[in-house]
Amino acid sequence: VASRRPPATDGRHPSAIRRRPTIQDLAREAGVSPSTASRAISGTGYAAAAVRQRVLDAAERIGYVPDANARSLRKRTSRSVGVLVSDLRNSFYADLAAGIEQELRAAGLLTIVVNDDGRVEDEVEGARTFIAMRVFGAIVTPVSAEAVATLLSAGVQVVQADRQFGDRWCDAVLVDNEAGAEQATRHLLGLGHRRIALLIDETVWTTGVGRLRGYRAALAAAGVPGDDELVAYTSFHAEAAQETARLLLERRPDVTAVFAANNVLAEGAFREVRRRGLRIPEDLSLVAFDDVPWMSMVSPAVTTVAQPALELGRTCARLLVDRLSGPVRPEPQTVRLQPSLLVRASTGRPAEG
Amino acid sequence: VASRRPPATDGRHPSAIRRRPTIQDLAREAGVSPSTASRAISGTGYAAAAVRQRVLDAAERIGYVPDANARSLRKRTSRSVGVLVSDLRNSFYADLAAGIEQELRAAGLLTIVVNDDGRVEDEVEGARTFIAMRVFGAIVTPVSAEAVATLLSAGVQVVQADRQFGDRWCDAVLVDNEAGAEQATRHLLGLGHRRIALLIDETVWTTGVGRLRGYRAALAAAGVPGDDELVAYTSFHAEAAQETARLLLERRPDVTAVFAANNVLAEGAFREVRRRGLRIPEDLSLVAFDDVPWMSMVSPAVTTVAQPALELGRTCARLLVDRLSGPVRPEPQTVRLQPSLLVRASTGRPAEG
DNA sequence: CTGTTAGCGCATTCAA
DNA sequence: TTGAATGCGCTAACAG
Repeated sequence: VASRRPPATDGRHPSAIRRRPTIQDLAREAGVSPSTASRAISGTGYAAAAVRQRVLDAAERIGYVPDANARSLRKRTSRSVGVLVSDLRNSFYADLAAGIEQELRAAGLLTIVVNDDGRVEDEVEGARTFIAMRVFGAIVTPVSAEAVATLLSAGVQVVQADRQFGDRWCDAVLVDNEAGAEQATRHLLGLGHRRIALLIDETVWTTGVGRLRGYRAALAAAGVPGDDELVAYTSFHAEAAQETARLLLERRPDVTAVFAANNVLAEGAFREVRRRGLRIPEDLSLVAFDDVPWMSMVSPAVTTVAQPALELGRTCARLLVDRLSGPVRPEPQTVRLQPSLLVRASTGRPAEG
Repeated sequence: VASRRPPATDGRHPSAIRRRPTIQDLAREAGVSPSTASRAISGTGYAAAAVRQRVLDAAERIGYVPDANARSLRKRTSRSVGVLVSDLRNSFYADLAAGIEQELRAAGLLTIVVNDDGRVEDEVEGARTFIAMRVFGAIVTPVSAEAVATLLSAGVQVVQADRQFGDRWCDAVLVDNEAGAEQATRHLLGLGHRRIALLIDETVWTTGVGRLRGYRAALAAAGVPGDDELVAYTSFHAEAAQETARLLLERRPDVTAVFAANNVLAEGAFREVRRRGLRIPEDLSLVAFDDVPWMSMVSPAVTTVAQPALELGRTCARLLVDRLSGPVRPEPQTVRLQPSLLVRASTGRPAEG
């Protein structure tokens, strides 16, 4: 396709190729002192317009690029932000990361991403690495309290995303899980459903706690007695969720609606419903939490509680930047974003009454 | 949920909280010289077992974490790798990034991710940033030749992922697009299709070139005359693709199969087919390139050319690590991964003959 | 407005 | 096997 000059590269270690120009080289080339060159390049401090231009030209000429490591060392803070997420391949986290990166880049910051796959050790290891990097701050979808605590005790500003450990440890941007789940459940109740199952994977994080609570609150408000057998616990895998859904539907064929507490569980539930040949929503209504692409591609499209994942990420980044560059704002703040119920075709009136 | 000790934080800038312990502090605490402390911590050079243990204990005690910036400055190379991708929200790139991060982390390297949204300026800007960071290397899904050339001329080792600019500039890990497209088209031909449309967004990158070529090669091999009107050019957006598909199907109602050259275009095509109320595959067969979650959730599930995105990322990282840590290997190498056709339910025999 | 000096935290000579 | 000295590349005081 393209075939321009094949740039110099000989397979040896980069640093062996040619010593990169330093600010000394730049100063010599421009005929000024290193500090003047520094001021001209960084834009801080005085520098005569003519001199500045001369330095900029010289930089262009010799290909000078300031060493970010040296700069960080000297200024005792870097332009990097550590981002610790649970699963980049899950579109919720991918969107979150994209939102963070977008906002950070706009603020001139770099995103260092670590995927912990939900493992506590990897999360803590990531936190340590961020500390070593002297990051500007960190944004974490916490798996445990440990990583966050480690970062905080090392003096790193942290923003917790989506989930929260501790109460007022640091800034946090969450989704109002309770309101979302309550809304979804209420929607089903409004359609006439009474035996609504909840498929959920955890109830220890703020996410699971909130969603379970919202589900229960809606039932209680409607005067529908809670039935513990309808709360099916599973693990964070589509296969496991499918199996759990299978057992649930076998055990309780009277269930008329299933509320899956996240996109992965919804996938399992959807597959199981398909496998059994049940019609949606005639035989069974399905509601999910978290809108991902497949939900609007299938037919009937899946009714779901959409989370503003991209905006969540953006907000985290903005909070971090504000806190670190703005005036002192000691109080950690918790921002709660509202999810919205997208009513699509997977929910309808139950067959009998 | 959790409620452990609220770590020390008062909203001021991290560095203001407490000076982080340096290797000097560590040395003092352990009762050795800084150089001995350094050797004990980094594990390079001599250090008596007892002394080393004493230093390690002291480090633990005072919470010493070596400064990665200082280390990079001194060693003139960092432990960070720059990763430049086009769209983190697209699951192909998300998987690619996840694969890269996974393998890099296993090698003790950090992933710095920049999302360029397919914009050349942002890509070049990202490349510059990587150079400033003195990255260990860079992995790029190139949008233009410029960013890659910039990196290479700064002496940064580059691995091009998915697409390639230049011929032997640097290592590259690609998917055999031609073989994949050829296979998909052959599959349709084998079912009896003769008027097969190709929905494609670009034919300037190696991806588009390969897919178009594979499509044509299969037709030629089957003795089916090429029909330029059946190649519908669109842009990289589901909406645009849907509109293009609409025009195509209106103009050429005789088309019996559509081959969408990537997952975004497939989404547009699928939506249009649904909108028109066409039955798949009875009225129209659909094949995609690149397997993403929705394709196996819809019914009929979409036949597609699956790309090993995660493995692609892993391979890029491995290549980079090998080149930078292994012995001299001057020849840039191009690895070509094989995609595989997943025959699902969206392809069948055409209605008439 | 510019140059000189010093030191960020670390790894690496070289001597002991 | 350890310690003292040096400098990676940069910016912030300070003096001119």
